[in-house]
Amino acid sequence: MLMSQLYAPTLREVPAEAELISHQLMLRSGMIRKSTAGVYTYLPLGLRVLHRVMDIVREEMNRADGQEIMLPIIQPAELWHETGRWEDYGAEMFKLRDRHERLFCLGPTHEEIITALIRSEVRSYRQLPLRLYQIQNKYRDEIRPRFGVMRGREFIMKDLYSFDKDEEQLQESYTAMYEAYERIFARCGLDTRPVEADSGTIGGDMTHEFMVLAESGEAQVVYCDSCSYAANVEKAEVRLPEVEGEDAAETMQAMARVDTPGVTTIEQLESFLGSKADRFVKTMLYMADEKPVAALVRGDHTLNEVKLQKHLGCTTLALADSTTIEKVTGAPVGFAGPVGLSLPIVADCAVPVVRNAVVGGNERDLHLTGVNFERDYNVDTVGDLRQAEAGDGCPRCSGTLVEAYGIEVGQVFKLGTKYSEPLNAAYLDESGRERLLLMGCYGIGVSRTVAAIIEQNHDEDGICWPVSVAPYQAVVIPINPKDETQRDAAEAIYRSLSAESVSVVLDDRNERPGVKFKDADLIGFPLRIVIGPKTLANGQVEIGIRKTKEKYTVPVDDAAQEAAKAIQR
RNA sequence: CGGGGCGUAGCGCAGUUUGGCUAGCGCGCCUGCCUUGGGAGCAGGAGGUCGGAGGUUCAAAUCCUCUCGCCCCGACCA
Repeated sequence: MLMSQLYAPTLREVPAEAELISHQLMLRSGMIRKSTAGVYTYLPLGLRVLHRVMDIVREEMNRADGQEIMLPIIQPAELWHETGRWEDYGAEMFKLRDRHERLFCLGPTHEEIITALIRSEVRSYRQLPLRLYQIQNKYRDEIRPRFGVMRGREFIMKDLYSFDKDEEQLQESYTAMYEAYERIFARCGLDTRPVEADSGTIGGDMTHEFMVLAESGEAQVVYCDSCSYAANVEKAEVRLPEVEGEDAAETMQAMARVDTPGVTTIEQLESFLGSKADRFVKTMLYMADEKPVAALVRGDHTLNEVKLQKHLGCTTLALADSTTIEKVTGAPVGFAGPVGLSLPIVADCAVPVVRNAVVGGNERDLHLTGVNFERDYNVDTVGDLRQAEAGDGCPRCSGTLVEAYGIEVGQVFKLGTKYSEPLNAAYLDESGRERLLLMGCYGIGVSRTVAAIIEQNHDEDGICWPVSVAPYQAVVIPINPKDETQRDAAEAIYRSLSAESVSVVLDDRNERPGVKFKDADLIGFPLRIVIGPKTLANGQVEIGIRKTKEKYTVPVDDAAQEAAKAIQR
């Protein structure tokens, strides 16, 4: 490819709309352009990278016995009514009507449509296991699309669905996918970490998310500093603390009322009373399936709503509004406490052991001190309700949890019968008995993966593509294309590289060297071959490695061969 | 959906408060000269429904009303 012909409109300045480095670089290097919020056009460079990632995904899916298909984007509403997700997905779905007023949606995911396909085609255990996948556009009307292709409303996803006859076979599928994912992300040059996760609206009992650890990640994860435990904070368990000796030994004080005018937050309370938040008990009022419930966590802890919802076994959970709070506690927001509260109370494990706690007094401007579990208040149930955080004990070993942010690039789910049951997808087993198919689904955000690769592979000058996904592996730059010797040498090297199946761009533009170097760095060609007067005088050309900034010279005649060798490494 | 901000040339912005001549600047783009190891220089040039609609006024980028879009924070989410 000639640079003069390549449609890669690079930008010198950072577009105002882009905040994330990957978004800025994708726009600046001419990979993408925005069409409308959360919807992007891929220009040649962007599309080439997408294809490289897709190629890797395909290879690994095929290797794991996946068979590629293509499911429709437009899906009939009826199917979604059958699983109840027409409502559950709600405003998140792009919905449309045809001329006969029939309702459709643009597929946000494809469990329904594939299960509907399979239920009429798969009849026997002999046809199992079956693993089908596609690489397809998905549509989700995100509340707030942002970060370029990282969170778009139209995005590309690889989704594989597994159909198995029993739990053992499902586990094999799950493991095969898990391992395929590790290979895919490694081949993409990504440092990922699988973490245990909550299954959210997709449902199912076991799931891992594959996280690219990055400052810009939207998901918070914790991982152990000494074993392999890692989990999304929504899911992360907390090792129960041993009853702290000094706390338990402390003598119980008498409960006392303290006037705390206008003190409604933990921070204010800390400075007002001059004591630490770990001596406080926070009382949060929730509406669980429309009924009020109080949840207690220690002052310095954060309540985890996912855990609370599971603990309560409710289907809806939301913080109570201020009117409700005043009605059930008798005090404005900020003064709720467990003492004398007559509604269901659940407490995090760390709460009962707090001696002489400070709690809200259920009266305006009042808190109570010296409050003790059982003597002064009681709870209905105790459980793990709080968010894990850095410094907590690992639930699997004696290590300590560390916090990090991650970009979720993939997720594997065991779905079980969540979709085969409502959609009635069954097969006949060895004994002729009808049984429900066990399903799994396994997604990779392909477009998001491209952005994640940039997040992990860039420097102040631009992108540093791993060779495996680079839009072109090398660029050949003659310093002065008007110099015949340089031009001829450059063209010869360019042709030899092409002949050796190295994807290469020849920067034949009549630009000054600085411009070409800047563009090459920005676009991120892994390898750069510079033909200039300095080295050519000695019959040499320069090979430069984008990522390491390493440079060395080789004889002109060996250039293509040496470059190809460098790309192999 | 709540809060905040922004729409002026391909990109980045000034001008709007206090209405006034032909709407500016930098980068990019085109032509020529010149230059060629890190976004050079000189000269000339093209490019604008000032997001849209309506209104006020002798006069609107500027004031008023409505509307569309985009960005950020929050709630939500793979």
